[in-house]
Amino acid sequence: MIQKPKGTYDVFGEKGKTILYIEELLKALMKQYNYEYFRTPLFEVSELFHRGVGSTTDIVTKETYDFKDRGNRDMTLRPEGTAGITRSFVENKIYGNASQPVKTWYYGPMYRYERPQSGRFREFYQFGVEVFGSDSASIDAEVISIAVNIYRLLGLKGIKVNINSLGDTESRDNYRKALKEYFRPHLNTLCEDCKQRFDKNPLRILDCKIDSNKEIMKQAPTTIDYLNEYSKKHFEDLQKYLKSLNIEFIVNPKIVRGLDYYTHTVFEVEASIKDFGSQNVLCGGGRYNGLIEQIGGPSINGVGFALGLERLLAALESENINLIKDDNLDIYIIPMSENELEKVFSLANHLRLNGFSTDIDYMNRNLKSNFKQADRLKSKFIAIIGEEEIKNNKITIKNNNTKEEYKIDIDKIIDFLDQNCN
RNA sequence: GCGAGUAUGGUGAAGUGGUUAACACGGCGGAUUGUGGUUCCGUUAUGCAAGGGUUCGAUCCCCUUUACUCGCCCCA
Repeated sequence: MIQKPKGTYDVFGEKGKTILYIEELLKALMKQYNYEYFRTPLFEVSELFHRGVGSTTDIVTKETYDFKDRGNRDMTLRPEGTAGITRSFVENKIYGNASQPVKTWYYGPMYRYERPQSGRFREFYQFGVEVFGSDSASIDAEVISIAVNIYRLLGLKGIKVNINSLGDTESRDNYRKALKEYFRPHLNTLCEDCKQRFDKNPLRILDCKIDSNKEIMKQAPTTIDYLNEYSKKHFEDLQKYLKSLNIEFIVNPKIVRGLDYYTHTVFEVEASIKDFGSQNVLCGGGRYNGLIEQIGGPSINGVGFALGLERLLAALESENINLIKDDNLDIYIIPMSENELEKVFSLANHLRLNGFSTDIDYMNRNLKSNFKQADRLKSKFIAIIGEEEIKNNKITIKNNNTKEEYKIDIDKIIDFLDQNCN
């Protein structure tokens, strides 16, 4: 039997309905925030994702799906959304001909060659927003509020917003140096992984699960200690704006995010679900002043976040939130025998084109089984067409709630359903 | 890349070194051949992941492989 590739999943049934619901909610919300839809290719030239991004470069190269196309060009399936949008922003010179800031959103599959585990797949879906061209902390707050409101609208409780500021490039560099100086004499007391991180990505030591309770971690300098005047003001503004939106947040100096293009604001939204482990982080993002330049564009700022669909679904499930409200069928039509199937078939087509969700028996079932089937489909109405109905051009139609049964002219069925369906 | 666990029909699963591998759900048919959701009956193409080994005999014990699940790493 051919199986799906490792780390992928099929969507159907209840899960499909839930996903469609979420997607529609996201779309509507983005309209309300006046964000513009962006779609970029699933694959890009490898250089876009493998460009020099400092100490984490080797990780970026390791976990992508890379391939050569038939023209021997190096291509990579996108592992995240920001790079593609930024590339498009630069390539289309959107900074030149649109009103600023440019507020965008995207949604689609991403690919990372990782070992799958709970809530982690090789093909996974992300929704995200990116805003270009404003340095105002109000935009940072807006972006965070979008994330929070998505979770609120879906009914998730116990959402925790962690924010931090890395400061501008100068602040960040100073901090990184100070952190290394701080840990250097204590390297031996840290776990093996942290010794690696010390060279590769020292900020990540703060995240370590093993060493987190050690005294040395509690005493470690924080990014906030190293903010310069401008950075400090920016961070204070952010907090002011978040308060004005009634968003509760925690200033958590351990939030540093993985990549080193982040500046100023970084944040993560966390679910507080027991036994959820590392899946508890539902989304994350921040400000990336400098990324656009890195990709070859002008000196323009950006801020954004991305959320993973799979973790969102897992969180909804663990909080027992059911988003599927009404997926009832309007009408199920039963032909008494194959002789009436043609009439039933064309009638169903007519009803569907008039906006009624309609289904019929394709299996030549007997009457009893057809009623069972109508029940399974939760049909509001059940209609029967047999010899007698054809002769009189009538249809027998039964309201499945009241159990009342009517015989009406086939030509009048639309009117009937209009009056009785809602 | 490292580590742990699991593998039985359409589904959820029980089980044993020895002739027909429980039980439940679902599906289909039937119990007054144009009215169901309850009940009852029947039925559901030899199905124990694959390969090898131990044994008189393996779904069960051992090895290998594969797949899945869960950790670690990483998480853009």
